[in-house]
Amino acid sequence: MKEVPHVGAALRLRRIYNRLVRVYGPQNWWPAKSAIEVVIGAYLTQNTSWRSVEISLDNLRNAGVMNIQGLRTIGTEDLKLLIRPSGFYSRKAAALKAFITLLDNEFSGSLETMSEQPTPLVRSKLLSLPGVGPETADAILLYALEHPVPVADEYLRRIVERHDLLVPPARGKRASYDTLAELSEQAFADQPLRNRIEHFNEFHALTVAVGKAHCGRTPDCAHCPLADDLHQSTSK
DNA sequence: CGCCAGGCCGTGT
DNA sequence: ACACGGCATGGC
Repeated sequence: MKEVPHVGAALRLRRIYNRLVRVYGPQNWWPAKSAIEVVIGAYLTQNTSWRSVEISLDNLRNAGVMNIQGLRTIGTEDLKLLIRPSGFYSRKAAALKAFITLLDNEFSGSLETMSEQPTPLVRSKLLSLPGVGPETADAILLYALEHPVPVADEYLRRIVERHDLLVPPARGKRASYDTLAELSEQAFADQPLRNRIEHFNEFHALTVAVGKAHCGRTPDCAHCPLADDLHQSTSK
């Protein structure tokens, strides 16, 4: 346990979560019908609005490649065309093909087999892939493989920084991903592992929901349902 | 027209 | 260890 946030930070973050639950209610993430669809969505939504991702997901469904075998056999150039609407298509197409290669080589081409392996092993394998950073790896672990890991994102970073949940030496700098993850872990450390999956699921969905709810980037936002401090903490 | 989006990576200090 | 620019399209 290193880089410990100052005392009480985890509890304060937990209270923010409780408030978000009350205000926004269940988010029912991840919006996907299968584990591989979650994986694909996790890649496509990198720095991309979910609206744009859905267009690509429709393309993949219509082309019959919204499954492991489909991704295995489709050519990279064809894949690029299908996912073009969600941007960065060249990198994302190559990245998705690399994921299937890893799945085939290390996990018998099965997401279920992958999910049965220890979290640290799967996480390190995912992070070794091109186009997979900590957030994408954790999103896959949590939402596709149902491992109890938190997912940190830019919205959580803003909340944590602006509510001063970091130790003094870290203030002024950007919170690292690992620090955010550690803080999230501590916020739910009182919960049994089984429940943590659901809480981490909801937590990340809610931080995104707050970001989306920031009413079109206008400074005033009179109709925002949240108190001003939390509201402002998520706006860019 | 400009900014933003459910990041990641290579490069430069 | 950070900060910064590129990646690319679609919505608003």
